[in-house]
Amino acid sequence: MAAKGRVTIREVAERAGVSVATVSRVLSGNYPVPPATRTRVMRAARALDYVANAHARALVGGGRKMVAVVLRQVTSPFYAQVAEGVEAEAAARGWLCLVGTTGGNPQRELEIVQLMREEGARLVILVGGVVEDDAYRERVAHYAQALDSSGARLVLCGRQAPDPDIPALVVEFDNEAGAHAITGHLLSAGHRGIVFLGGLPGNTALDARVAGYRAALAQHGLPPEAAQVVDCGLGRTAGHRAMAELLVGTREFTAVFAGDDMVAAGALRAIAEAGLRVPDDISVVGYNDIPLAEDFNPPLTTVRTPAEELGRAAVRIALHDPEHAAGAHHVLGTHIVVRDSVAAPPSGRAR
Amino acid sequence: MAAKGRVTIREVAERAGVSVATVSRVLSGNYPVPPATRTRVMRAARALDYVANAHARALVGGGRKMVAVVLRQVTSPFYAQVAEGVEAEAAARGWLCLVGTTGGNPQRELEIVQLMREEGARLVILVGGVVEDDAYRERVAHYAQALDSSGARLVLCGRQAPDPDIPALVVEFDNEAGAHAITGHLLSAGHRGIVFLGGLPGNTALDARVAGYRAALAQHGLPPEAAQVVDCGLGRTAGHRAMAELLVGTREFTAVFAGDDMVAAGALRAIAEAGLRVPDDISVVGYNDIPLAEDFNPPLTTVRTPAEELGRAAVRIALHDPEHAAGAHHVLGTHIVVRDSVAAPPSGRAR
DNA sequence: TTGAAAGCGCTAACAT
DNA sequence: ATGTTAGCGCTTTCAA
Repeated sequence: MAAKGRVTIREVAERAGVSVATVSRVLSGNYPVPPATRTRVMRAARALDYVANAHARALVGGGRKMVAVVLRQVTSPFYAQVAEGVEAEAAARGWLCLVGTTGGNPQRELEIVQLMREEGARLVILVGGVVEDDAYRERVAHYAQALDSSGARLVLCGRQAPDPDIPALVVEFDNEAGAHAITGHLLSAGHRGIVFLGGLPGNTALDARVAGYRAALAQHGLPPEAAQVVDCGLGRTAGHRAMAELLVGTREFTAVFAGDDMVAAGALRAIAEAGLRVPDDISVVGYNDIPLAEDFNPPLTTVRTPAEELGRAAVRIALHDPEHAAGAHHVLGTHIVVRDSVAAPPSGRAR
Repeated sequence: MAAKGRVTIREVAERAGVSVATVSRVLSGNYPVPPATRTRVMRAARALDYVANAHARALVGGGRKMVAVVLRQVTSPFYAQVAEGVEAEAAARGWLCLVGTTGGNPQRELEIVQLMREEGARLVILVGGVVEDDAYRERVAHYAQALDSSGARLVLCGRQAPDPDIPALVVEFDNEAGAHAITGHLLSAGHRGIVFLGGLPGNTALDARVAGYRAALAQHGLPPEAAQVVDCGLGRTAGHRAMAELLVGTREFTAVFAGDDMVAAGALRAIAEAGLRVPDDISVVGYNDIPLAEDFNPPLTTVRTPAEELGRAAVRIALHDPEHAAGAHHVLGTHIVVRDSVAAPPSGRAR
């Protein structure tokens, strides 16, 4: 058996009675080797339980197939799905997947991108919306340029490139269209007082949803003042608290459009706690269609954003046509999933 | 600016007018270097936007700090939390985190472990219960031995070591105790007809829960036939379907103990669809206490298994005391979280 | 204080 | 058909 430490190609060569070159050749399989020696080598490798040293391989071969996903957290159902899509697509091509979480900390994001560069990731996928300020723009420009100059590629998933000239691939959903559609759904059901719960000024994804919401309101002939945006941010807890607060006063609304399904979950609970029913008393819609949205009580009407597909698309596009991928902008479609959380406003309250 | 490809230490050395050795020294910072040269080198590195090549570094330095998590999927809230715990604890120590998903496929698991070995992961964490057959036992024994012989470490999270002599660290919850406790909670509320929804014979985690459930029943003086185990496996969908089927016949139960919270989610929906109310008509409890369990309608009474802590503990213990970690077995405590999904059985139905 | 040089494990010419 | 050898980028003796 091997001494301490990993078995190297040399030990395999010795045991098989051949040179390291021969071992390398049969292992990589891209070179004609007589079956006889081939078997000898394989047998030796197996006996020693040899595993190649990926570092040495990468060093000489110019890096290995590895993609890095960096996201705020993996416990958000939406992000988790994106990560799963990335991992699945990568794995299907024999690529490895490194993950890093930032907790929303820009400094940490920078460190992680740096780390991924050191590791030689050929694809760095940044997932999730962010507040887009000058610091952000500068950071992303730097990532893109640095990655690009070393032959790697930056992919922005669900966030925009600060500048179209930046060598980054952008893959995202049309948040504005999705928000517009679902607001329209609420409007069609007769609602006029619709509050948007979960704004986060500066966050590109949320801002776009708010824009879609306002546009839909306007298109239905409502005045700008009809828009009621509560900037409570995302998350179950935020949704719960904000909804609870909304419920104490005189209600100026009959429906709520939650910024995402987690906010909707919190809002639903606050409504139930207030002794009100959905959709009889208040209609609620969400965004993203996380798997559990179907099991909410009542099942949630929401906008389906195929998150796993977003992740898959990110790596597929980036890997398929690397040249074209730089600077490209892909928008994935979304659609409404109608379930049971929307009804006509309670009679007497429709305005 | 750099030519095509990554900037190397040599280019930095040239620009700074020193040797590569000097650059290496200031970069690693573990060697006295005069401030003057130090600054020169730093400036050059910065100007070139140099990032070290982790492969070269690992090659000479004998591997790098990397932990690998392999799990069935990341979109399960429970697994996602474990993964987050692992990543967080690893990151806090400056370690990298590689993830791989198996989709429950043993063959794939084997490939991934192999890959992680090639990458030189110093910790391979296998997460989640599995059906424990002979093939599994053999596989794990091989992983452990192989990893151990190359100085790496195997951690089993939420699954048992097939043999106590195997050099693997086991970190898991006491499933039997948790199940016993929550079954007791149902029993105390007056329920006698309790069905366990989500058995998966051969799966160690589920089997333990079923055992705890049976033990609690027995302890309350109920005959063995009182146990009603539905082996529908895990998942929202399975829970929904199985519950729906259960609801068509004459009900022999007043409460359901779902194998995990996702099963509970599906069951809750099936109950609502049948026009029944929880907990008035049927009480429901889950397992794991995923974040969304609090937002279920009604909020779910369940067993809290601190998943993120499980992940953190796995790396903490493995890294803290490597010697002792081999063959160690850590059991993390769980406790019941009482919310609103349990009530006394409807009068006239309590037996 | 700094440089030269020897590898780390592997692959890919280049020889034989 | 197979062996020899020159690096890949870096760290680390060993010299100077």
